[in-house]
Amino acid sequence: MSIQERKQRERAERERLIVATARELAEQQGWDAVTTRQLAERIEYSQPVLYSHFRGKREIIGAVALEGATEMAAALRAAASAADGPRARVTALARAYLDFAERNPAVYDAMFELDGGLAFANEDTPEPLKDAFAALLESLGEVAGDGVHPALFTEVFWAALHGLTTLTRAGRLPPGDTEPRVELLVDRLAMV
Amino acid sequence: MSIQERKQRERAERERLIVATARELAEQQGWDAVTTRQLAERIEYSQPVLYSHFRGKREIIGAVALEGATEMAAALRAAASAADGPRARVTALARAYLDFAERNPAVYDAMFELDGGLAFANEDTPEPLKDAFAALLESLGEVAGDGVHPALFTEVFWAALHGLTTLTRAGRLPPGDTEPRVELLVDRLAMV
DNA sequence: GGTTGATCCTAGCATCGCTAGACAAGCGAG
DNA sequence: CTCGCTTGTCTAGCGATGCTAGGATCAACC
Repeated sequence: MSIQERKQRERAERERLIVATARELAEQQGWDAVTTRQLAERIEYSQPVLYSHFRGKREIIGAVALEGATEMAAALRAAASAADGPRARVTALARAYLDFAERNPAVYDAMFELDGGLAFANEDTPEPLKDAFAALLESLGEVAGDGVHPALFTEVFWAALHGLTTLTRAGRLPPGDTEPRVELLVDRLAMV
Repeated sequence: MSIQERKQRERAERERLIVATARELAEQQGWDAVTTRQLAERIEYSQPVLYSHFRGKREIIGAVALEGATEMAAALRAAASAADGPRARVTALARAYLDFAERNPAVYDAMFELDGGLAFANEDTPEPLKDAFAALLESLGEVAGDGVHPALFTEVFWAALHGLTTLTRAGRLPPGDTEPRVELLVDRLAMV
């Protein structure tokens, strides 16, 4: 048994290496640079090894997305719990979201821009993704206002943050005015 | 001179054909299916002809984006001018935006998701793009509220619409709840 | 100690965006 | 009218992509 266990351990370790390397490479040079050949060379294995762990590049992106979702959920909860009162909590949450996206653009892409083969918004959605949404809901639900469903409110607020993130990063919005945008968003949307 | 003029006319006509075909193919089968080979075959010319009109695939996407921007600006203005009062105007604008994106997903991608090699948010930005933003600004500026810069307000509102569009279409948000989302957005953001 | 099975790599396929160089068609000059 | 030249188009091919088939290698087991 012990030998098989060791092999399984090594296999799991290599899988982590693949995901970590893909993420690192994507953050350094963008997802376009994450080719199977480049990735294989970095982990010092041949290409087919990748396919013994993942069905293809899509699944590797998906794995990075799940890792990112876990981190994002933690970052959002940390920011929210450090703030006092609903209003400050929402502001901190929004800032943390935008900050995460800016600091981890490749991971953000894997989560929300690229096709990682993951299910969203249904019962098959992986736990980390649902949890990230839950992290948003926890702080946003309390400021949804009377008669507004917390989930609906969260969706709209999230969409606004996502829009700001992607438009800014794609150069569609002038950079730098993040703070007043966040203030406007929180001022208007949150029923403090 | 007449011969050269005829040639120029034919050349311009073929360029329109390329853009129209690319757009059609993208709407039918997605941008992934718009390969230079496929596109060349549809216009009944060889691949290199494409490169005598455009520097590459990016520029073709950019051309579709510009065409789309012109149409979107017109659609937004038409919807806005058919509504009575600022509040109704903003609602109509938002619906028109989401509707345009839903009905022309490939064009919307060309404008805001893909790299069409276009400049955004600076002085080099092509006129159609600036005009589409202006169309938003015209209706949104009047409901920005006191002390809020109209451009800033427009950016945030637009980002929200963009977020709703992309998240919904990428399957990140459950489809179908569009109407209540729009109502919430307008209710909260617009200072009627 | 030889057999078997898992593991990994070399080599290759089809397709992608893009381009060089050959070829033909139509123009102006003699 | 004919010849050379420009202009326009096509065939063929390059390097790179995601992915896979099939052979080699190495370690575990009877």
